[in-house]
Amino acid sequence: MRADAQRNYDHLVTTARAVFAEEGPDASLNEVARRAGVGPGTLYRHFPTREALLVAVFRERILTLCGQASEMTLAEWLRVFLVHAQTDGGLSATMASSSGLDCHALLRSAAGGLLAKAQEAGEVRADVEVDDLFQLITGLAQAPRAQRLLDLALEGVMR
Amino acid sequence: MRADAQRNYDHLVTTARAVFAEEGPDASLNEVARRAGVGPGTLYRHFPTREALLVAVFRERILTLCGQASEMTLAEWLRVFLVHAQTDGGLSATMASSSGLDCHALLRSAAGGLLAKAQEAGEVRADVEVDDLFQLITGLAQAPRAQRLLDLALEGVMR
DNA sequence: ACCTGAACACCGTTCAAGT
DNA sequence: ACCTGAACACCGTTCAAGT
Repeated sequence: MRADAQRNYDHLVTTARAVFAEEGPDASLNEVARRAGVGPGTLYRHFPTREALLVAVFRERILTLCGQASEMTLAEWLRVFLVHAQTDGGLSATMASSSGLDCHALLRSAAGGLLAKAQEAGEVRADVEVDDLFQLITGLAQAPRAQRLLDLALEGVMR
Repeated sequence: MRADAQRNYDHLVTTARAVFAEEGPDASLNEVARRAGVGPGTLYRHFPTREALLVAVFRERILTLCGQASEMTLAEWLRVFLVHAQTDGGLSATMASSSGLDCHALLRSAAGGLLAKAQEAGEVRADVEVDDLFQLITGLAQAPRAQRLLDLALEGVMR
């Protein structure tokens, strides 16, 4: 990677982080390029899809989240996960993106470990799968009062 | 309402129903107008927002859903609600729209009645509110395997 | 009273031309 | 090898001009 290319890449990620924070994950990519001072073509070569850019922006955050798994219970970790998924909608998109395969795998193994432990302890139903949890989190993240809804889902509406 | 205006209105709703079915609730409004054979301005006067058009398109469906409430349990009705919310994403948008206030009120009273009955019977936790259910449904509707997730939320992940 | 459709400011995306 | 930015086809939305 040439020096100027590397510089553009980094600057695009930084700028995109700011723009996504301001305007959400649907923010205009042209504006990201504009603010970064590059042409739209430059953005598109570095990041062929919007998801690729989202993954680059949120990768660090995801890695941190995975690192925290070992110090938490499943329920605690899911709540933190939800906070991230809520504050930047990009995290949900990242989960579905093929360019975020490594992030996805890391999250999977982090969640999988916590889930297995909880199930062995009899705290969580045996038929629950990792994908159930991911899809629950990313689905609820879009809704208002998402944390309340997560509590509801964890405890169960019926009783 | 003048005769031609009424005709345009009806034709727009019919066309929009087809277009939304094909391309989802984010379909181009210009294309709806194009297919209906009217100018975009005509569409915008009849339906000042996209939500207004969505409400008009799905009103009938919502009324049916409300009518079915009396013959179902809460859990059954929520599942049917979720099917609607899944197959046309417009139903979720309708819930949030101010131009769908009457639909919203109807859904509210239908769900409220079922919820109260279930709570009196001790089948549902006393602290659950109607809004919890609405937001849960509309949130989960976006996710893959939404029905599975609803079952999970009803029964509870933890156990 | 209602409709038309050109017009505006935007968007995502591509690609020839430059350095 | 990488960048530029004009260009294309679209979008939502508005509004003067028509009937």
